[in-house]
Amino acid sequence: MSSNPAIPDTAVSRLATYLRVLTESQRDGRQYVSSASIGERAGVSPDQVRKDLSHFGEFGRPGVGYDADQLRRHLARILRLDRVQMAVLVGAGSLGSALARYSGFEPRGFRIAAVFDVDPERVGTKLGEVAVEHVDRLPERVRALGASIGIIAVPRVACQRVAEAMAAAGLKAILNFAPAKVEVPESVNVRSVDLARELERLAYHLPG
Amino acid sequence: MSSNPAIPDTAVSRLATYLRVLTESQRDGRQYVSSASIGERAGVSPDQVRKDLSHFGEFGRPGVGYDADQLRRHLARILRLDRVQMAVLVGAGSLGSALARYSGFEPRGFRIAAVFDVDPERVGTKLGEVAVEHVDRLPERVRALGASIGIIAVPRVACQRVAEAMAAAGLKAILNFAPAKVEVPESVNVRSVDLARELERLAYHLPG
DNA sequence: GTTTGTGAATGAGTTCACAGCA
DNA sequence: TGCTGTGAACTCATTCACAAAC
Repeated sequence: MSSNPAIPDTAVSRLATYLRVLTESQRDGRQYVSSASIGERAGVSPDQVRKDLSHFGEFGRPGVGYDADQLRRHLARILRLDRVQMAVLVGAGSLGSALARYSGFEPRGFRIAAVFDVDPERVGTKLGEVAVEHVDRLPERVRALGASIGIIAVPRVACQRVAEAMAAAGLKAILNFAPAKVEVPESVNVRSVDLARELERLAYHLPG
Repeated sequence: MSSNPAIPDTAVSRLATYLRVLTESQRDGRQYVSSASIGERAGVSPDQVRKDLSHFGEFGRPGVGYDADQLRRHLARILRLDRVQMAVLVGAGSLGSALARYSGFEPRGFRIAAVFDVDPERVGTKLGEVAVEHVDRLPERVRALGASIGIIAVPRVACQRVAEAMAAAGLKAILNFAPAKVEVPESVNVRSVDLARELERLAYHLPG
């Protein structure tokens, strides 16, 4: 995991929210925004907004606020969202297919440019724009597309193998939807999303 | 949000992991397990395991460890996972359809027992076992099924409306996949999963 | 007067370390 | 000796509060 200084991960996550909020503010015709107005729309305190931004520099002017357009561009560059990031997905089952067709990634700057599976039944079928390819082609396709993000949507037992293939193919970030830890070289950053886990957290708070 | 004393949410989340780990240990024929062995499989420190469990009682015996079967049952009851939890899903688009068909919920104790949409094109179609119904039927179906969990898989603009309908129908927990905050009465517990957000966090750490 | 940037105080969660029971 | 349960120490993020800039 190639981390910069000591920026809380939670702070990075909020920056993405600010980025979206700034776009809204600009649509509303605002040229300057304050930490209070950003915070209100983002659902965090003004202090938190200023503290988060202060990790990366001094972007505001006391008594005035932040230039919305300038700050938006700063944040986009910080978050590497100033260009479309190419992602590849392995696993064309129900979840994988849905992720490949999910319309929520593109407006946020991510494109799932290739989908892979081992099942010959699935290879060759189309998911929206992209055709499912055999996973053997992963390395060459990653190179050709200049992709840096891999998404794992295979069953639990296969996820470690896929993660290793992704790391070997040169991907630097992995989003894993299988409910298991995966081990990869330090230089690769992994996040796991366990959908059932979220339900488990909710269940704990249920009454009765 | 009906929270008990002061149990960290992160601790609750880990308990679910311990529950899975205990099942594995039992399959391996182990009758007693130590905090060290649980921790190793779960990827957390033995101290953390003991601290987490200590929030809910004293389950172990010094010098011996924990009775795997007994602890598993304790955890299942604590997490309300000692019975199948019924969930309903609103939004039969690409993501919603996938969640309805996703095979990862059932083994963890959750069943998506009904799916709803407003689109007449979708109402009546089948997703795996369940037929898509019109969202107007939500209240009566929630009552009939005894469901307590709602899953939101509709576009951003519709999520607040759906959340309110879920709260009105008596659901006590909501898992929201739309990338927006939803406001509901205090008695309803909400968690949001923003899939693009996870990619944004990864993008920040990308080299270059 | 308004709003930023930041050191200091607070708070929450994790790790440490050890007393006590098997 | 082995392992649990837990107060104490520590770490890290958030909140506070204020001096400096506009």
